[in-house]
Amino acid sequence: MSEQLSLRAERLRAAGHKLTHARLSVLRVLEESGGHVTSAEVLERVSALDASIGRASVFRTLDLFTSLLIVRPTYIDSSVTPTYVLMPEGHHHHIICTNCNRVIEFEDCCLSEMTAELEARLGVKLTGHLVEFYGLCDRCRQ
Amino acid sequence: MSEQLSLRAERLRAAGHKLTHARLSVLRVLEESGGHVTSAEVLERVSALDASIGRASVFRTLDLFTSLLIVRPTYIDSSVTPTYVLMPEGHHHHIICTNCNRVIEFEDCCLSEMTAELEARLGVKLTGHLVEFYGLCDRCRQ
DNA sequence: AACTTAATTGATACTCTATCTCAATTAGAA
DNA sequence: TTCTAATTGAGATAGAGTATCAATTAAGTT
Ligand SMILES: [Zn+2]
Ligand SMILES: [Zn+2]
Ligand SMILES: [Zn+2]
Ligand SMILES: [Zn+2]
Repeated sequence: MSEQLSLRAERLRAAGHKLTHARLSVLRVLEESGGHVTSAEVLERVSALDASIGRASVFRTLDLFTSLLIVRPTYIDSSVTPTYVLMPEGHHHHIICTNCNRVIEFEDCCLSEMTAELEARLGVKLTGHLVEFYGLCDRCRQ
Repeated sequence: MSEQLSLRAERLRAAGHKLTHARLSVLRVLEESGGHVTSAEVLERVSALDASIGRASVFRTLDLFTSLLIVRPTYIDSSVTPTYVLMPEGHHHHIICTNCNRVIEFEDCCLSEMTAELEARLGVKLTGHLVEFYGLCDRCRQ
């Protein structure tokens, strides 16, 4: 396979998982869709890429990616289906407008001190985080 | 009704919603179950309290509480159903172990500065937040 | 390049959560 | 008490995600 492998694919392999066609397709879809996608959207786009990939594999892959923190499911717009958020370097931060469900991402991270403090105090090993703020976006604020 | 009303019930009323029997029952179940409950658990416990309350009302109430930030759905242990987390004063912080799905809560909040900064920079009005750390708990770290 | 094997896959039937509909009820104001 | 819009419960329906299992495949070994 001469295909260029993304960093995340390497992480998959490093964690002892096979780089299968189904998994690489899901990864590609996630990386090409900008960061916030529902499972229905992933299903649809994977199917468009290769209709022979089964739904079960897509869900299995999303579960696997979740456990590896490549992706994190979150509930935007309180629907049934989670929205999968890419976690670029293990962390992600956004604001969800409680009125229109718009998602505003931001990069600033002020949690490295707190990460170290929690690891020391609780004996845990932290590898990522998600910060969600809720409120009204500039438009909905009137 | 001579029943003592919780602070959250007052918030419900203040937001212009009726304090119905179904809503107060869901609220009671949430407050009595310590903070992390799935919709199935809420359904079951509400039903135990009063079997005449319909499933649809429970889901409608969970949606309403979500939009009011009384509760926030999150994705613990990759099951189908979200886990509803109580947001005591608009914010909540926890660590999810990616190995055993244990949830460790903590109170420390270092986000008030960032809240003010985001409001100023982006023109938003923030009313709450959820901080989720991922990693290995002390037991799973070996 | 062929061999080996455990991991992974896809089809499909199935489970079960959540939504929809609508007539009946109810909270809360007057 | 009367009034009315908000809310409810039942039951039917939709649709997301899972279980099963024989067939396939990634990737290490020879
Ligand atoms: Zn908005
Ligand atoms: Zn961060
Ligand atoms: Zn653990
Ligand atoms: Zn906080």
